[in-house]
Amino acid sequence: MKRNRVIDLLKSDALPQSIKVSGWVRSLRAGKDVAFMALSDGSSAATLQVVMEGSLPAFEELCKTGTGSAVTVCGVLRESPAKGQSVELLAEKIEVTGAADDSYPLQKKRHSFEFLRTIAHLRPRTNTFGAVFRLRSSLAHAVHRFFEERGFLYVHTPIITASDCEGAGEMFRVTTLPPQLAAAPDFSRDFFGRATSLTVSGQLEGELFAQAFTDIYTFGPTFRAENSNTSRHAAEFWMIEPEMAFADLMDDAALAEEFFRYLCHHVLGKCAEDMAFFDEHVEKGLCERIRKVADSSFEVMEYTEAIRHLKQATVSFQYPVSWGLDLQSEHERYITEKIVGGPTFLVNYPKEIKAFYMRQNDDNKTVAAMDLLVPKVGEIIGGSQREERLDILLAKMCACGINPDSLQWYLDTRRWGSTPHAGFGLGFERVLMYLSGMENIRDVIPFPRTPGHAEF
RNA sequence: UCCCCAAUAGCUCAGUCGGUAGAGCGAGUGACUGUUAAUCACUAUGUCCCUGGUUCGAGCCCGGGUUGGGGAGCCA
Repeated sequence: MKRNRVIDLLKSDALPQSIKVSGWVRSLRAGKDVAFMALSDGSSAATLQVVMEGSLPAFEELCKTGTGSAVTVCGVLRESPAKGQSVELLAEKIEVTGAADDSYPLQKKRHSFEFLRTIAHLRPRTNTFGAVFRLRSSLAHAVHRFFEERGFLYVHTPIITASDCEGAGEMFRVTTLPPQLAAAPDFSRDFFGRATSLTVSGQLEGELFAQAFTDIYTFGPTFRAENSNTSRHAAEFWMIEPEMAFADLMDDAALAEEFFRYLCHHVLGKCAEDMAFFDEHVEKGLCERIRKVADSSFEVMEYTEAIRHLKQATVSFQYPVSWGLDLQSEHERYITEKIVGGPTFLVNYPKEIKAFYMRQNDDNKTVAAMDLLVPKVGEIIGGSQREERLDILLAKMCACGINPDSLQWYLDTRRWGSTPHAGFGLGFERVLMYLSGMENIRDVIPFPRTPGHAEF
């Protein structure tokens, strides 16, 4: 007999019917002549109630089936006579395919996220992490659908890179040289004949493809060797980076806004059950918050205007506010949470505090950069219009101490058929945090990599 | 990397004045029940993070370390 999924059984309307289902025991309530088993196969946040009557073969033995055991149940799916569920499965035969004894770490009670991180191999079997990883999967599909619907080309940019000037952070070295050579390595003898690292961004390669396919995006793993110990940083995370030719900063912001709101609509519509769970157990009012973002247009604020707001603020900041200084987390939070009260694009930053590839504005003081700030998470998108003028780009690289020879392939796109173009990077996990209410990035990644942690 | 806080039963925590450790939940056993993280009764469980010191005596005080959490920086 074909195995059924719990989520389909719970929606079934052809009752009664004989079926087979497999999953893991979440809880078991045993009495003398009847017992109830809550069964999950991960397809849904809801469990299927399996009814065991005293006449079931090996009834007393089966009543001792521990939480976490894997079982296959054959029986009759029927309407439930009791409250709490509309359908239930009257068991005729139960096979315990993998028993779990009382040392199973997940108990029939609430556990802290900190504890569950120490058993990351088992936590997907909990309600919260079931919801998190169903949401993650569905959201990843939504990302691809959004771009596919708009004609964007999906490009797989390299994970191993020889660019030492991507500028986004410290990099992990990739080498096959013996460890004892690591102190003073001769990279000409290394696997690639040069020093290589794991990518910190697919942007530069993405730009190359945008100069051929016009609208492209990447969606893949990204690595930063920063010793960051915060709830918002991981050494390995997934990033989405669209790039558009013949586009300026406002086109970029428009795409970012449409994209972000699309994802909000997606989870409210397609992940309603899990979102309801988050709303009830993780963050009260979550769905209402997401709904507001999905239906509202985002504020756009000049950096210069933000500085003016911050200088007029009645609260006192720990870090100084002055035109030309970068904004600190406390400043960004104040803008998005107090001044605007919603997602906010900050645009046109002083050129000194931004990357070399960002397009210089006509005022000669600012560059066409944008950050999307959202309440709770802070910076969730960083993007810019790119400098497409070869002479200006060369001058800026030299000013930043970057050797143009190492990026000839990048400069070639400005040499022949250059276009105004723009793009942004969005941290996939940060969107997940924003949409689920989960407050630690380690709790939205299956097996997170952070300083000192690469187990599992 | 910096600042702050914490570490005691499987989990979450309490532990008074420095005098050899407790609760709830979970687990086990039994009873009972169309039950909903069932209910009731009983039972068991400790490297008090490690290390050095002070003391007659340290879970508690002091030094060093480890791990975890929160915040900052870096950024997505």
